[in-house]
Amino acid sequence: MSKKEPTIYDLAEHLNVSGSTISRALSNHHSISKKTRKKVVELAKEMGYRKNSFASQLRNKKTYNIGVIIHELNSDFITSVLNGIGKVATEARYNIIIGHSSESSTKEIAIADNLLYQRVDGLITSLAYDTVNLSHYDPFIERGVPIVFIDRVPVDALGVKVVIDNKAAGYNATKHLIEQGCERIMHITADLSKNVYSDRFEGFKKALMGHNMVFEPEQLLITNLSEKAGVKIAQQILNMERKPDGLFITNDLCASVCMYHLKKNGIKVPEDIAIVGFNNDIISRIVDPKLTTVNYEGEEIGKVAATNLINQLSDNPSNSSYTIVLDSDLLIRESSQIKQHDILNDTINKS
Amino acid sequence: MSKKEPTIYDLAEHLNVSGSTISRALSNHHSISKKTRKKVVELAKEMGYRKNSFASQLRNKKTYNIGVIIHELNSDFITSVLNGIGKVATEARYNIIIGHSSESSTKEIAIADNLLYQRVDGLITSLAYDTVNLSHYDPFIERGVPIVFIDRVPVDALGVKVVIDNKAAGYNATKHLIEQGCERIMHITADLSKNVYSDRFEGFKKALMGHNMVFEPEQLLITNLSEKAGVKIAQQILNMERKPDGLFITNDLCASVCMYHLKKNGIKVPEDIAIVGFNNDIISRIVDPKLTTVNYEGEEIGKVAATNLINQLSDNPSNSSYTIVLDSDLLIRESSQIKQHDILNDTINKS
DNA sequence: ATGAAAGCGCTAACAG
DNA sequence: CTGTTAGCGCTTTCAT
Repeated sequence: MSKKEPTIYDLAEHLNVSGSTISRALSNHHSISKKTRKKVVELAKEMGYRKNSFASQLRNKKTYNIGVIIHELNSDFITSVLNGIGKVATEARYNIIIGHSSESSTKEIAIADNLLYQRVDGLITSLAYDTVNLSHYDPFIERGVPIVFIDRVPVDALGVKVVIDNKAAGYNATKHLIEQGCERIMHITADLSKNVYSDRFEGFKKALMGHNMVFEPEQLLITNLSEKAGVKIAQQILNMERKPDGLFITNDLCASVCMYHLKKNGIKVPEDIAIVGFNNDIISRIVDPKLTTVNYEGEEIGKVAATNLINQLSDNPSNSSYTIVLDSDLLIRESSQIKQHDILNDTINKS
Repeated sequence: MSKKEPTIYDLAEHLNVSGSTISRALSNHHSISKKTRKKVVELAKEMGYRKNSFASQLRNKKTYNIGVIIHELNSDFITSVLNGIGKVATEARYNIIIGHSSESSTKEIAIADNLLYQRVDGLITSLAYDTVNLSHYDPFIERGVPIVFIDRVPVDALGVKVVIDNKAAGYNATKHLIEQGCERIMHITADLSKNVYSDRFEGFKKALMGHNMVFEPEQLLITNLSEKAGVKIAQQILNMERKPDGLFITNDLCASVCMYHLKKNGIKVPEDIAIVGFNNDIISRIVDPKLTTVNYEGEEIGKVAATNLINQLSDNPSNSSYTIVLDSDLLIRESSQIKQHDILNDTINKS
């Protein structure tokens, strides 16, 4: 067992050439004859040679590793994002190292620290729910390691950001509810200091204004959008004397749980209360009634982010600061369809 | 930008000592005076020194990286497993590199290849749905890199395996349905060449036999347990002349979708058909009625696997071959409760 | 308690 | 087209 790994010198010895020739042959250097190259590649295969990436990285000061920090793992959206990043990265011969913060700023800092230690060439990150301070990203900037922020991005920091058009999404969701006849819509969302939530709220208000409705503070409810919060929200609504007739909840899981409890207590969805969620998680298609929700292509976000990062890595490390905004769709399903149309599948409203 | 990383020699120069002293001080070597050590540690902090892990790994032939291959990312179970692995690994100063195969054997091979290239010290893996051949793990074995298989494990291969007691889980789920009065239970599951599915099926049959029921081949249905399969299964059942009165579907998502469609077509759950799922994914708690399901602690599996692997790494590379079997619980919920008890929460049946 | 020096495996400038 | 050589940053044996 544990047989020694062959090195370029082992190959060199076998072929009676120098180490550099092997090295060059293996990296397709132009000044190596086809014959030699072929012989080398064949022998390498035969002997099970694998480049020692540590030696290589030590020499090159380049790791071909990209760090990815995400706030959670178990959502379709995140999986898609990772797939998108993975595809682009693999294509460009980069590895990705994934860390998930479980929405904890402390863990996010530990992961960032570790990725710095591992000397990733670049970083793609989405902030944890309670991340306020961004100083754990400073060392990357100091060392010229480019960072691309995705989805949950810092409002103030410099850098490249890839987000969906949350404002448009919020606007469209709300507009849809209004068009279905809702007159008192509640917006249930999370900490407004986060771009994703503040933008959706902006869109919400804009839609109300655009339809000559006034926004009253009681229409806004801030929670952490968890499974538990869904139960609490339902209870709160059940206790209200002036109940809403529409809910725009910015998370499918939370919206689903809330809907479940409203139904259990005799509220009819969508007749009494129409509901719109956010994310197009699988769950939105399985609850009864199916949940109207906002869909956005995680894979696209991942691809755009990775492409951008890798460009910065290879071409010009242009440390300019800009934001890439991607579209999203409103998927209209049963939970908000008060006015009946005949629909076979999801109705899609491009934002 | 891009300031140069300080090395031990930079520190050495500042303190007028040699590189080796710095190295030793930083790794708590016993023959370094407290004073020196303190000075070194302080200076290191001040200068933002970080050990170059590549140089270190090149020297030590040890990466402190553990590879983890899993078949999918977006399930609570997998997230828990990863958390479990992460906790133990971090504790022991190991990093984990996660690759997800998306249930594709081809991708699994590519990931294994890459992890080998990255020279992980050890590997934890769960097989993709269509993985049959295991030769991509041979190079690890040849190089003495220990492997721990978890959950979806090969029946025949050597090595350490961590699984749940699928047979007991299948037995308990089926027994529960029988006790609720079900007389014709269908078992809907996936490829029986996989240990997880064959064991559950074993348990299913054993429960029938134990209650003097005969197993007829029509009671077994093999699908891929996907979202789509759920729809198809429902249709198939609706078309049956002799309908089952109980379903044991070995995946929550699939069971939920199936239940949704049965309900939409007038079947009452659990009165007409009682349903039991598998995994205790969030979805099982949100569908209506809530789904009875089999719960097992992913975190525990992760912890046990990681602990075992790290032991092999540090102590004795005992290449013995054994299987660790963990318990699971049956969480009894509405979807299978025909006989009413008064329950407040989930009823737990320890297996 | 500390230093000198060799070497992990690879790459690239330089020389031919 | 190929070889020689130095060095990436760290660890460790041997010497003091």
